[in-house]
Parts: sequence; structure tokens; C-alpha cells
Amino acid sequence: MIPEATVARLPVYLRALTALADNGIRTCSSEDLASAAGVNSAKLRKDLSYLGSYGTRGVGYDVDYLRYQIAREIGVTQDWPVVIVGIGNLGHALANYSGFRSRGFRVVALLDADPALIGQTVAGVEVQPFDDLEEIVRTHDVAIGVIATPAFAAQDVADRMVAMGITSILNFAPAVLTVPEGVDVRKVDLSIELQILAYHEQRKAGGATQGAAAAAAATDGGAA
Amino acid sequence: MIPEATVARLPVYLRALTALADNGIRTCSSEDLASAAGVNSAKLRKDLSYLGSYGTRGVGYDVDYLRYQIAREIGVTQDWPVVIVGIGNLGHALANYSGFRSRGFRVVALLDADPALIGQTVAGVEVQPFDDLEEIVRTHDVAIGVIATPAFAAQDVADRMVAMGITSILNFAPAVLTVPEGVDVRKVDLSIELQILAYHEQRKAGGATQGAAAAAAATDGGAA
DNA sequence: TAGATTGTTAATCGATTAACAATC
DNA sequence: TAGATTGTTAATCGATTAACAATC
Repeated sequence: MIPEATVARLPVYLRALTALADNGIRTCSSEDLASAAGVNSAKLRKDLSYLGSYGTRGVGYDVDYLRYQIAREIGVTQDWPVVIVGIGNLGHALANYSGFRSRGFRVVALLDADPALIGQTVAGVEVQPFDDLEEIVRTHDVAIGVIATPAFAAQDVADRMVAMGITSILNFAPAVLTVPEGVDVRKVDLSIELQILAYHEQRKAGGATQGAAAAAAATDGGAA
Repeated sequence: MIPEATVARLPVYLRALTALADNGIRTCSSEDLASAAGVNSAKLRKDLSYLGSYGTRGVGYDVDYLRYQIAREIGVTQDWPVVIVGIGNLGHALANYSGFRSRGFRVVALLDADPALIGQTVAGVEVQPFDDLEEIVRTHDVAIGVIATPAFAAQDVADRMVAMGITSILNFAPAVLTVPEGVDVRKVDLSIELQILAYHEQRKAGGATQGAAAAAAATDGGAA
């Protein structure tokens, strides 16, 4: 079993290797790759050691070979059909995101509950009614669903996805989803990321001479 | 010092408390709040213990009081001016995202390098040239920047942001950013999240009777 | 007082890192 | 052989969890 923290870094290594390959680099050391991926080389070697021994001592790694091995380990040598539910601003952006297609994901359908959106074409795909979910999942053997609806609709959508056989969900709605054992949910929450930054920013502000935090803290703090 | 893992969960607790308050709930136990936030109650109590003792033994937590304490700890009782650079599909979605405003963040400017976009209005804000960054950061005391550009432009944008005094960056571009000590970067990478799901999906596929992974694995695997 | 629930302790688990033997 | 670099070991660090004493 590969540790979860390692799994989360494999796509980063994959991207870094692709960037190296695009620059015509055929071989790299763990130091090179680590720096391209923004981690330290001990961690990189430890991570790669879970996959096998794909390097050569004294030499380094063959970029293409390692890239293939990591892609195979992640599972992106095959194509993954994906369905996106909720075609608001974010759904639009996701449908148009070229990084999906280029990394082994294929958006096979865009669904929305709003009749006004049905029939519109987004990123070359026609928006369909949410009720088509079952047929689409069956037809395309969809295993991964993306939720980009408002928070209030997210649990319903997740329930329906699970009922149709989807076992991996990427959730952009700001809601905690309850799903049965065996279904994976990953959550991307834009405002949570900003709040984490705000927390650290607030703590920096003490010594800063600029930035809103310093100004606001001075106003709030009293003792300033 | 509050552990980083705890900091990352505080916004989740904050959201759960807001949901409870919206439902008219005034008091909750650690068990109630933990389940609303999707964590176990031991972890929740441990997390809250880093902030202070805001509960009452035998009774639980006052929802509004705890909510305020967490908001104060995170720093979202004050307003954070934010600038978004890169007004493509994702930048549009971010500019329109109501979750920012409602959680203490105010988008004070939208910037793009593309002259064709300048002057357009997105979410009620006019898109300005990227070169206006300095003036905007100075005028609004911006401490947090959001990068939603293509990967190739991200490092340049980050460098300029740092030079202007921005010390927290939320990066949506699929690129590793190098920044000086003291600058925080958080990264949201849509395709990495999908790849992590694909990894786990691939491993489930063995026993599954449906899903693309099962089909593809059977085709690939040989031994099937 | 009895029941409920917090805040904290201590044990466990998982992740990171430096150092280095193995080996190209 | 000498230099370089991997893959692995072991120590350290941080996060999670169960259990329970404190106390409302």
C-alpha cells in the first residue's frame, strides 16, 4: 500500500517530469526532479521507492520511463470518463479546463437541473437534464463524478451519483457529503483555502508595515 | 502555535457552525458539531482546545459564541481585500463566487494581460491591465493575491505580486511557484484532485462489475 | 447527587528527514 | 577505481485517537 501522502504527490511528479521532457531533458537526478516538483529529494526518493526501483544509482532517472511508470501507477494511462453536474460559472470553467483532457480525463456529459440551461453547448458538449445521469453513467461506464452545484443540492446529487454506481466524487460545493463506505470523496473548497491564507496573514501582520491585516489589526487590537 | 492540520479544519468548523445557526440551533455538543463537519469528536475537541476553553462541560458549545471565536482566530472578522489575476474561465468563476464575499474576502480588482479583456465588466468589476497591480495593491492594502493564469505566466505574476508586497498567494495555475521566505502559497490543482481519485478508483476496479476502470483494466490486464 | 460532556493525557499511527550503504 | 546517485534505514516529528478525569 502506497501512503496517502505519497499518492497525493505522484501527480505533481508526473507534471514535473512532463515539463522536463518538454524541455528536452532525457535524464534527471532525484535532486533535479525534486526541485522541479517543489519537494526535497529525500522525500522524492522515498516516495518513488514505494513504486519500485526505476532509477539507476550513480546516474538518475530516465524521464520518459519514470513518467510512464508513475502514470501507470496513478492510472492515467487509461482514459477516465467524467460527468460534471452543475453548469454554473464554476461548471463552465471546469468543462473548459484543458488540463482534464490532457491528463486522461474525458468529460462525457454536462448535467444541470435548470431547464434554462438544457440544450446549451458548453466547451462543445450539450448540457443535458440531470435525470439523464443514469443513462450516461451506464452508457459511458462513468466512475468519477464532479459536483459543481450550489451547496444545498450537493448531497442529493451525490446520492444519485452513488445510486448510479459512481464511486469517486470530486466535490466543489461547500458542503460536507455523506457517502457509503467504498465511495471516495475529495473536496476542493475555494473559500477555505483563502481562509487558511488569512489565518497566516493575520499572524504576519504584526511586524508588517503594509497589508490590510496590519491596518485592520491596528484598528481592532486596541493596544496598538 | 496551532498545528497546521488544525488550522486547515477551522474554516470547516466555521461553516458547520453557520449551518447550525441557520437552522436555529443555539447550542451543540462536540458530537453534533463533529458530525456536521465530517470529523470525529475527539479530533474536534482537540482542535478547539488549541484556541481556548469555549465550551461548558456537561452542556456543550454556544453556537454563536464559538463561531465568533473561530472566526476571530482565523482572522475573518475583518475584511480581506483580494486581487485576482487571469480572467479566463476560471478567473470569471472566481470573480463571481459568492462564497468569497460572504466569508470576509472582497475582490477589489480583476487583472489580465490580454488587452482584449481590459474594460470588460465581470461580476460588477472592470478588468484592468496587469500593470495596474502596483497601484491597486497600494491603494487597497492588498495582502492576498489569486493567480488564475495559464501555467507559463504564473511565476511572473507571483514575482510581481511579491515585489508589490503581497505575502499570501492562492495559485490555481498548474505550476510550482518559487517565492521568498515569508510568502505563503497555497495551491489548488483541479487535475491533481482527479488523478488522486483515479488512483483509488483503479484499485477498486478489480472487484467492481461496472465502471470504466473495470472495463479498461480487463482490456489492459491480459489475465482477465 | 447523577448524568452529560468537555478538555487533556498518553498511546498509536503515519509522514518526514538525514544519513549512508549499495551499486552504477 | 573514483565519483555520483539511488534506495533504504532509523530517528524524529507531527497528527490522530481512545480513554478518562474534571466539572458543569
